[in-house]
Amino acid sequence: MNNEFLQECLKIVNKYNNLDKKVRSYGTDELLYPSEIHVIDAIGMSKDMTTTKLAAKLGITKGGISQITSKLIKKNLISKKDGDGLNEVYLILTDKGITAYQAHIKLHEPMVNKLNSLFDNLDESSKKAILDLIGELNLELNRLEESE
Amino acid sequence: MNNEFLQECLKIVNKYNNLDKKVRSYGTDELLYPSEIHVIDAIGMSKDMTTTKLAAKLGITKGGISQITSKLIKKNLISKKDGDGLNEVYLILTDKGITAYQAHIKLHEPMVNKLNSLFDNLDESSKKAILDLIGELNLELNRLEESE
DNA sequence: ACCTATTGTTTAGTACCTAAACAATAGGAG
DNA sequence: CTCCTATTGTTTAGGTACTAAACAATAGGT
Repeated sequence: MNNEFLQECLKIVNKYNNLDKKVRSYGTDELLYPSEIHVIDAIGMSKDMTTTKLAAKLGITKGGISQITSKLIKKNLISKKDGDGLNEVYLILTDKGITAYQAHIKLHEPMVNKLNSLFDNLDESSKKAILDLIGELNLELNRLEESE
Repeated sequence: MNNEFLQECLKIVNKYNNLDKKVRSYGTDELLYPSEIHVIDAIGMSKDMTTTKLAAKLGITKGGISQITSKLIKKNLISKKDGDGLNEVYLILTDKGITAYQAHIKLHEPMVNKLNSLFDNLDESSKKAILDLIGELNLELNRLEESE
């Protein structure tokens, strides 16, 4: 029996998630709340992000997204731009938004680099074992979601 | 570059955490909120759990714990018992609380079993590789926490 | 010109948490 | 014994981060 393994995994993930749970300025003159930097991160990764797509990606309602983005517009971290699709409005980062976006990435960088380099240095059979394990877990979780 | 690896890990963990984000009755006649079942879980795992220890374990303030436990007492899922230490009060599960505790474990069981059996079936070198990786990540996260 | 589907917004309400002031109590020092 | 202090747990006001539901605005098809 190896229950410590799961416990350790969960502990790590909690610590990682807590990185974004603090109010930070991310190199700008505005304090950014967790939900706000989360939205900035998602907008920064895409050139045609909309309210609806953000809601789907972050798993919250459109109304919730709308509230967060309107605060970010007031703080001058993002702005709106006419989109191509039906009634679509693209959300894009301002210069200040880009500053925050990059500072946020930099905060996570040590972790991300560490994880990737550790993974890359594994021998092939270990890599395969880990990827298989992840795949199986995904299947199991999808099964659990369906059986609700 | 293997950024997918990290993304996959985070996706899995999010899905796993979402298991407890829904309001459920857990086999009782009371609807239990995420924060409530989380507290019940922690109390069920220990014979001498107190408000202060819960706060440390779950990473929230004593005041927050006190609010949640008083709701659980009203719903008759936990009760108080004089503790041994200075001013300590032990929190223990009622019969209804035990029902909810076990139902919650049962909900997670498929995942936990799957993960453990997958891990146990790995060859020794893969096991070691994974445990090393987890250890290194922990070190990196502790370093990040200190540098705040 | 109307109907409909889609987008995004607003509002009221709620869960969950914090900070800070508070009460209660046990134990030690004088 | 009496005071002081450390510790426990509670309460309150306030804030973030949502949701659900009603709403407005607009483009496109019939």
